[in-house]
Amino acid sequence: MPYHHGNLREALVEAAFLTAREEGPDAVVLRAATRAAGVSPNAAYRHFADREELLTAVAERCTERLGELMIKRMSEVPEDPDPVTHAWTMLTTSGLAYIEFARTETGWFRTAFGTVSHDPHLEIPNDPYGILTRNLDRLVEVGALPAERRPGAEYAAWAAVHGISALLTEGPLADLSDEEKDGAINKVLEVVAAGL
Amino acid sequence: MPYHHGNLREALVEAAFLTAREEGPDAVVLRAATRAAGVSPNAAYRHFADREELLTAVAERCTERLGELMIKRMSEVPEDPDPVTHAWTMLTTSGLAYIEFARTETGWFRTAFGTVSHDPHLEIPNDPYGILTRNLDRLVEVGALPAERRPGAEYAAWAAVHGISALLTEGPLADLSDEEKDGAINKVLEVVAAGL
DNA sequence: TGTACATCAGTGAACGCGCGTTCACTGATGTAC
DNA sequence: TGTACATCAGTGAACGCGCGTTCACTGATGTAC
Repeated sequence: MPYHHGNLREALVEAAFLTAREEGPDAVVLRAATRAAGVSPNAAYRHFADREELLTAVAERCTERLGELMIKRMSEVPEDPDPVTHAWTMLTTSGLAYIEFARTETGWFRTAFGTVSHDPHLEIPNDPYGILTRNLDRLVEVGALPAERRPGAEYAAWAAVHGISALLTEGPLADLSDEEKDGAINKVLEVVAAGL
Repeated sequence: MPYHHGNLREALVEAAFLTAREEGPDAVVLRAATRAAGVSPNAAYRHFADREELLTAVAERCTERLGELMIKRMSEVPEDPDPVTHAWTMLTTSGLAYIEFARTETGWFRTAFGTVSHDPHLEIPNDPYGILTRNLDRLVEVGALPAERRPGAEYAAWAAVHGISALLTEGPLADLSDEEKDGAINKVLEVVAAGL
């Protein structure tokens, strides 16, 4: 082991990131991260002011992952001759990807949203909020959504998708069967699309 | 101080309940509760198997309070000659009350939903889920909502209202101005109502 | 009505734990002359 | 090219803390006879 780690900051974030995946944000612990990196506890303070700063870095990475999954699922959508249909499908797909992320990566999902201080839209690549607004803008461009209904649409779409994600994973809907969950998800997406 | 407290279980729940109000579920701590009740730490184990059981009791009380606020706000709705209008107003009002609770009692709100083990619909008086379903049933009764659109409607309504609550209080929308928040809330409710 | 005794609801002391953080330090690295 | 030295990135030991939980116990209560 060399005296200098080489990339300790990254190693600490990555270790904490893996912990968050399995056990959520509360399990992110400075000492555990340094242990995983094979380094003394106080070495972390060369790279982070305190635990909070480490957690923020982890949360950012979680948000990035969420955005990546949304992009991935959208890229799998087949072309559609009708631009209106296509735009709706893209919106729905991004919403489904969001929910999929919450269900399959609950620890990361909770970390991404349970952490207070993420600067509003620090330039994260693949920012989920940015993806959503672009999908909604696209609906307006193709004439699927009247421009006067556009303002605030991101709040309605985001709230619905986020809400069902939270209820299904952390909340009281967690013990629905998988079929019931799928039904609930479809209903949510359908109602929002109809209401926009 | 008598040797027997008289109502220790209640005193512990109440102390923890107050802590949850200010600092959220993670701040609920057995030792602190016993301290507040003026009793030794292990006395708690006469009434709860472990910390989790105390937290569950607190979460239940939080859910109750949420339901109470919903009932209260609905009771303030003036009579309306048109039963359809009235039914819609009741639904919207219950949703607004839910969001109001999340914004004004964030600690309790997070406790109510951050805790895993609440038995699904243990008979809580004023159960919020029950209130929602009754409001939706009422919409069908007065002919405002076609019966075939009723199934799953509670998921759509709940998800939207819960989602905006979470985003505004714990999430990335927390630093919107109050006007922007109110705008977002109205848009969410409007879209859901239109989409149901 | 009085009393023995089971039961209930507390006490007191201690356990092991792991955390965040600070202190004074030292080994490795890179740069100026 | 060689070397002095500032700076960077770690170490080691310790701090105070508060937690959940267990142990063996004791004081208060209520009930059967």
